[in-house]
Amino acid sequence: MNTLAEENYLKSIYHLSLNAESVSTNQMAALLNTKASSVTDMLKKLAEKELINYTPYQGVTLTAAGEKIAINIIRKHRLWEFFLVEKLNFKWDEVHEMAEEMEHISSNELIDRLDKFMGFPKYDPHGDPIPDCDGKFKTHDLKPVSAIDVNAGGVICGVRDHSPAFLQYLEKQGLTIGKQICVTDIIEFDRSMVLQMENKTVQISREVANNLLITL
Amino acid sequence: MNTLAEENYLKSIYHLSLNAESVSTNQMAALLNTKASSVTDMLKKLAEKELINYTPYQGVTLTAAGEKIAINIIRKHRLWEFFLVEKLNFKWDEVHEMAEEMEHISSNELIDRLDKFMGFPKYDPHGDPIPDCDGKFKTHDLKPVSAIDVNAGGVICGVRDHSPAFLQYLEKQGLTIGKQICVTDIIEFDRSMVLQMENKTVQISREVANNLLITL
DNA sequence: TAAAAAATTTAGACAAACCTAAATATTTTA
DNA sequence: TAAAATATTTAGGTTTGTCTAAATTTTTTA
Ligand SMILES: [Mn+2]
Ligand SMILES: [Mn+2]
Ligand SMILES: [Mn+2]
Ligand SMILES: [Mn+2]
Repeated sequence: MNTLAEENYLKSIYHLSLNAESVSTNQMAALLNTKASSVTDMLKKLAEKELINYTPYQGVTLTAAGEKIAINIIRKHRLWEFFLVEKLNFKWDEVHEMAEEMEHISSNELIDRLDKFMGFPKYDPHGDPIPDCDGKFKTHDLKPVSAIDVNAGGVICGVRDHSPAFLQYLEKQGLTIGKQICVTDIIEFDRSMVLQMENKTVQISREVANNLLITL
Repeated sequence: MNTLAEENYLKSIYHLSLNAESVSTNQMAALLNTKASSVTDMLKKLAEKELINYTPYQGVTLTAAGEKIAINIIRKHRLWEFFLVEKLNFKWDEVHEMAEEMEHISSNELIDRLDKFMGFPKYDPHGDPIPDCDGKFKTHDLKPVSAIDVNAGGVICGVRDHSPAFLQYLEKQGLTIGKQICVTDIIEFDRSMVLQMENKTVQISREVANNLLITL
């Protein structure tokens, strides 16, 4: 249907579109670890297939058809991540690369049955929502810990950075999905934050606080 | 590590080697649905990598390194087929194409955990042996039903033809893996065979009998 | 055992997805 | 608002894996 490269480009456009109106060639090149000229080539191809809206020099957006494909790939990615963690006991920092391959397994029947097998999970191991078979999903309203005040708190429901290093760090601190936290202090010097958890206190840098998401 | 095409060529050489000393260019072209000239190109590349022994015009065999890769791909293929049937409730005629894609998921750690998750199955849904993580497996000693005499019998343990059409036919006749059969008659006219099963009798053509494997 | 047939390889192309270097367009800055 | 800086596209290649057509080798046949 679509090539592996096409699927990866569509997925990248989708992810980058969440933070901006339209997506630039250089943004894509950075995310896809490729060169801007290669991106331009692919954009022409995807525009030809009417999967993106592309005006030279003006960036791109997904068409409805392109978005549908992108969301389906993300659905597969997140369901496989869930499978790897829940059924095969991988840790949340170990599954992304495997899912990058598995998301391209083409059968939708397969992914729908996998979804059912796992009980139709709503969120992946990193707290990201899993689209249903019609592409529908809702994100809970998340804020970075860095955006809340002393004495406020909430439940950890996601991360902005998905790198193994960051996830391993959070794991070690016990800052995992579902944990309740409360900000008890903000250090003036470097704005690092002191968090009260159920049975311990941890101090995290501003950088970490920016990448840790909670619901109020 | 190796490309998808390289993996598919190695796997094909392995399968074709089971029925002959060495494998010819045309045999591979037929199995891989490609042209003999394309095969020659790839054989040069695989020989360069020392995964096959190749003398122009003389056919090929796998080196130890090539065989190891081939068996690992077959292990993945059969474990995924087992998963699809046992966990996702697909039928035995539905899983081959999906497994053709899934066998190329690279992680060995993933496949080893999948193996464990399923309880280290020894045979796939078609009765083919699943190599363990060291590549070891044993085939039981199989004979086509067509090779046995009247009043002899055994247990269905495999198929020679893996096409959906054949598998669906067997399913409909109740001729599935594990079933006990006994040959009660051979029709002289076309050498078709009458089989006695636990609670019914079926008649199969010589063609079917040739492709249905049993242990005595 | 020499011609015919079949199998295989070589030669020359092509599409996909990349790349570098150069050209061009847009944005920023002074 | 013109120059400088940045972003993007174009031009021209490369690699992988495929193809057709032609050449060559091996096998079969008469
Ligand atoms: Mn991921
Ligand atoms: Mn995830
Ligand atoms: Mn199969
Ligand atoms: Mn099988």
